[in-house]
Amino acid sequence: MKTVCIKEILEKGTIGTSVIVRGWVRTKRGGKPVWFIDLNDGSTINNIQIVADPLRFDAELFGNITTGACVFISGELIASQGGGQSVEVEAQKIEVYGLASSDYPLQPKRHSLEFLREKAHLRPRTATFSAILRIRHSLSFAIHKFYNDKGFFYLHTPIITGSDCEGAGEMFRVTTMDMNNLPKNEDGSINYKEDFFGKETNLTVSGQLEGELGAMALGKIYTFGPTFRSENSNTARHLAEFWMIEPEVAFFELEDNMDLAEEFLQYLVKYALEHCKDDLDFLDKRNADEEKMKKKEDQAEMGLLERLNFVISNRFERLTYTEAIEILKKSKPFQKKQFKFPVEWGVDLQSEHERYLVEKEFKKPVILTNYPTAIKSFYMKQNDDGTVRAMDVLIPGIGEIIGGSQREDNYEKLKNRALEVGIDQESIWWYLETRKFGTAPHSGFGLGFERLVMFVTGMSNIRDVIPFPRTPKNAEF
RNA sequence: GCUUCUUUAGCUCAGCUGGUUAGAGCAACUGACUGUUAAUCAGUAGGUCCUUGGUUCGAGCCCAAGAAGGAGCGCCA
Repeated sequence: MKTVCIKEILEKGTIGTSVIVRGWVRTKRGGKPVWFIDLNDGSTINNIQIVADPLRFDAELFGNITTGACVFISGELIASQGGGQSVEVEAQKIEVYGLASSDYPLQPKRHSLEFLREKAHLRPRTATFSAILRIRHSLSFAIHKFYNDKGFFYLHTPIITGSDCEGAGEMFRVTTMDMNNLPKNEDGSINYKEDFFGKETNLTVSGQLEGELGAMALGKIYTFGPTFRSENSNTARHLAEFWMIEPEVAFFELEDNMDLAEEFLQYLVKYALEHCKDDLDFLDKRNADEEKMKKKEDQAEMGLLERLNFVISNRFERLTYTEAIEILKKSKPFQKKQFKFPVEWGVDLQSEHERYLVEKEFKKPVILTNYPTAIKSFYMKQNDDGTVRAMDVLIPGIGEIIGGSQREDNYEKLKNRALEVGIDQESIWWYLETRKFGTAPHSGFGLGFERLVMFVTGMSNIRDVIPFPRTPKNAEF
């Protein structure tokens, strides 16, 4: 008798055969004539119902098995007499791996997400979080599959980086120095030559610069790894430690980059719809229940599944920054002075503006391109009109999910731009050299993995789509 | 970092204008009942009212400081 997971038994178990199941008790109920246990082993959102004849077991056993306990059960797979399921396991043997004491925090009822965040060690045992984690896995796998099938190479860019000029924000220092006794230079500054790497080092905020080096050799690469930003960002869509996918492609112009981003997102959503049906059905219902609790005007127009299907069957709207500004200036909220922040060419778009474009004007994902040079990173390819070949992909409910650009491939232009924004040339000599030795047009982007998971699962707080979130003042677990 | 809200039983939340012994549902426990589906019914037990300080005859409630959490904003993916 082979141990198989509950998913397999529910999907293709044969009635009348012997089975072994092991898992954690979700609920139990029953009495003298019959006992019921709902068991889950994480392989699927669905529980398997265990039926036990009390005459065959010690009564104390059933009393001890409470929500959260882990048990081994062997028995026969039978057709269910009850209504909620087609098959169930008639127990012949029940063994307890571990009981759950009465202070087990997860009850067979709905808990708040805030509460579960404080129980991050146990929340994967809930239906919602196990569903999210399975979807998260599927999306990770789909990312590798998408790029592998397209002939991209997975490049491992460094986690520890010596360049502090990646321009993407505050960094976490990496050091082995004794913080209570820092080696000093004569002028009183810290002597990093004494540190492990002999220089200042930090955790990466982006693998892009190294990714470009890979693309200039392998042609098509992508990275998929952890990324660290020490900004004091307290929002539902920022983490200090998150995962990012960064494709980088030689000979890609901005238009190719947009095509790739759109195809990529649609592929991932399609993959989840095909491979995570049970979990998405559950989250769709959950989402609908949440929406019902909201005020009428705050309710989303589409349900989760509806939204996902919409995104895979409609082209993304593409427009330039300049066109976006024009649309915003003609918009009702602008006319009625409802925007908090100014709208004029040259200023960065605020979330309220992006949200208007995505959720009100177009009601679908939007790709914005060609932003003013001044508000974008030094490495983006310069146009002749004071803009750079940048692109941001905005999606409903989340905002910016992808940021990317065609890269500046002209050595002089890149060097001058870096100089203008005050980047230390010496620390990126290797990056600049790619433009000296066989430079080529190339493009790439970064996709925030957790923001993708948010979009696919319909969760509204990024802390609920990563197993152990790292945010300001929170590194428990 | 800024704005704002919240913190009362294991969980979700009531608690009136400051007034005697702080409540409910669920969970736990005891029992009854039942092929049940977050089972049902009856009962029992369960409290540092976030912390510290203050005002008051009297503070869960008012004031101050702090802590933790949520929402919104900024920075971004």
